[in-house]
Amino acid sequence: MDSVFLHVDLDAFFASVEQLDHPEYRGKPVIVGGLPGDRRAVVSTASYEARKFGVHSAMPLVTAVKLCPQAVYVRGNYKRYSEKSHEVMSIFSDYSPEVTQISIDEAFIDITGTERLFGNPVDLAKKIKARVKTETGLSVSVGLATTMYLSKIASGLRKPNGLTVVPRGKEEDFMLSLPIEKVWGVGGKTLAHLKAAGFCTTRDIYEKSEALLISIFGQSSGSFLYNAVRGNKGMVFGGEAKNHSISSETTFEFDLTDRYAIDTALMSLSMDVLYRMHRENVRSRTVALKIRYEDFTTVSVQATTERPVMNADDMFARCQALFTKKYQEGKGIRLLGVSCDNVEDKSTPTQQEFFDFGDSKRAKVEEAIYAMEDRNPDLRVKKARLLQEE
DNA sequence: TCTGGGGTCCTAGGACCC
DNA sequence: TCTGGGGTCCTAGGACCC
Repeated sequence: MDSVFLHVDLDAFFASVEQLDHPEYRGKPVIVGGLPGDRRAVVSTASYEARKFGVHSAMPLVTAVKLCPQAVYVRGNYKRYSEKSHEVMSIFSDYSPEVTQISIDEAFIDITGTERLFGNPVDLAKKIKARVKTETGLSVSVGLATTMYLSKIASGLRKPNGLTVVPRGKEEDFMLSLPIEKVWGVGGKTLAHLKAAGFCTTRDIYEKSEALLISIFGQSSGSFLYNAVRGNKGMVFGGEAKNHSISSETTFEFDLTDRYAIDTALMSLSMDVLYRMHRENVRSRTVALKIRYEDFTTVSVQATTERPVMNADDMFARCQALFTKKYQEGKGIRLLGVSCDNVEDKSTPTQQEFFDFGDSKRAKVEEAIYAMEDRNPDLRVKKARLLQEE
């Protein structure tokens, strides 16, 4: 069966939602990510009005304020964004059972073999764009191609509100006409590496053997590049759900050196991760800690134990131990992060003897607290330690 | 212009077992 | 006495994505 995929990308998603919810923002530059004065914030999304001033995602907010002081600045309302995301995604599922969401604002729709039902793919793409607009008020850019990988690249070429088609049989031509920095999976480092090795176009890559590319870029990147410029992507997204990770990190407004403040942050991060693990009904045996120092050097430590993390105290204790092991005394800390890796479903069997009596009792108390918080989101049951910080 | 927060995947080396 | 590989699990760091 000849496959057909759409990749749908919401345009300037967070900023567009703000403009939708606040009519007075429409037509104005809107910047989501922080308020002027937030020292270490970065731009999460800039509306197209703001992009005209050179503002873009990942830019330090301080820079954005200089380029576009008159913009509307908001920190962002992520709950609201995921609501709107759901609205959009549910429209997609009317056209295919095979919808693969890859982030809050984009998804692949496998429309292979739907022609009889919904008309030809281009018409279907237009129909979906129109429905999203009328039903949610948001605009999207769409790529249409024979593979997920190509549809993803295509959707990025005409924005906002675009539709880009890669005709069947033209996959290779499409890739060979593409500037190298548009190749999805090639980032800043690889781009520099490519340039340094004399590769300036996708054709430069195309003309080399896979063996040569592997010798320069390594097994995985070399063979990725070889296949990518041929439009060969057997690249599959959203395969089997594997054991993932849950993490939480914060960059501090000012660097930390005080151990009490550090512990407070570690406890808060621990509780956040544990709460989310509880909500996902998963457990983990691996706890990792990340430290970013004032000079931006970043280090990490992790430890895996036989027994899964039991409760917030356990998690906190593990984080403290990792911190003590890794911390270079005296250095200022700009970021702390905590994560549980390789989380697995709580329903997968485990040796019950791992749960000693005291631990399982404490875990049950925490479950009860979480349940309370779920019923009443405003109720924050926190450790006294954290309350002192308010 | 000093660089967020949430993730995924890859690499290379070491320990350990057969 | 010196010398094998393969497999699995773990760790630290890095690249990339939105």
